[in-house]
Amino acid sequence: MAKQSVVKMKKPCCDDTGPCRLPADRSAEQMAALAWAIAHPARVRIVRLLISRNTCVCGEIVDEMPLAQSTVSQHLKILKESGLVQGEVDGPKVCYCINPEKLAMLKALVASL
Amino acid sequence: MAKQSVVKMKKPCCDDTGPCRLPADRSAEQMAALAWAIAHPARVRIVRLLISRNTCVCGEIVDEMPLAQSTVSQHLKILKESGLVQGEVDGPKVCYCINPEKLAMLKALVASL
DNA sequence: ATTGCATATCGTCGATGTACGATATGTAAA
DNA sequence: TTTACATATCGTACATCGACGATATGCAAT
Repeated sequence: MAKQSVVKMKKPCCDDTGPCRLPADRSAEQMAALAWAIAHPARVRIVRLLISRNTCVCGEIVDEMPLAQSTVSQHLKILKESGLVQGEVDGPKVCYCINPEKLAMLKALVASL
Repeated sequence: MAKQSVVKMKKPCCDDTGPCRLPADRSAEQMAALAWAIAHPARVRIVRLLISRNTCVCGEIVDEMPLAQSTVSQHLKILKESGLVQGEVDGPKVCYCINPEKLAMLKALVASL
């Protein structure tokens, strides 16, 4: 997905001809953004890993993944940007953990489909 | 997401050194593929539209979206490839509807996180 | 057969994703 | 301060997305 794709609006969202569709669109964007975070097998595995070990891990993730360290770091960045994952420096290492609120939000949004 | 990205496996999945991680990976790919289907606001809106009108719609989708007909068709193609949406020709028109099984699978996979 | 409408596909463009190696940054220990 | 390690960022390359207009396809009515 284009994270900040500029969607050209041929129809205004809030006009005189119909009901305001903005809330639905915001929800759709929110949902799409969270879905996008787990729209890659590597990121699904990372999320599962972080959930299974409530003890936040860091470079162990790299060891679990068949990807280069830099690539894993990129995926972690995407997960952080989505809010699903939080990182906190702990000495020379960085501990990652799940953001339970965002995870709950993702679950709720999908469940409400 | 790269739909058919070839992930170079630096570690074999099923070897003598550890437990087979294939099922988890298949599940991760399945989940990522379904998440990818709704990882765009336009596709979220289409899915919601199809759910709200159990009566399968077709070109009405285009009227509801601020996108060109060809673009909507592309999104529908992606949704069809994911299995979340099914299309069936009805005369000159095409009726789309949700695949309840796939939707349930998506919900279950996300809920099982 | 031809016309007309609905939908899909094609071709193109710019933007982004995903992967890697190489390098920079930052922290703790020596 | 220097060294060593962990992580992030950079630069690059290739593939794909997402958007559009234009065109092709398919079906039904004339």
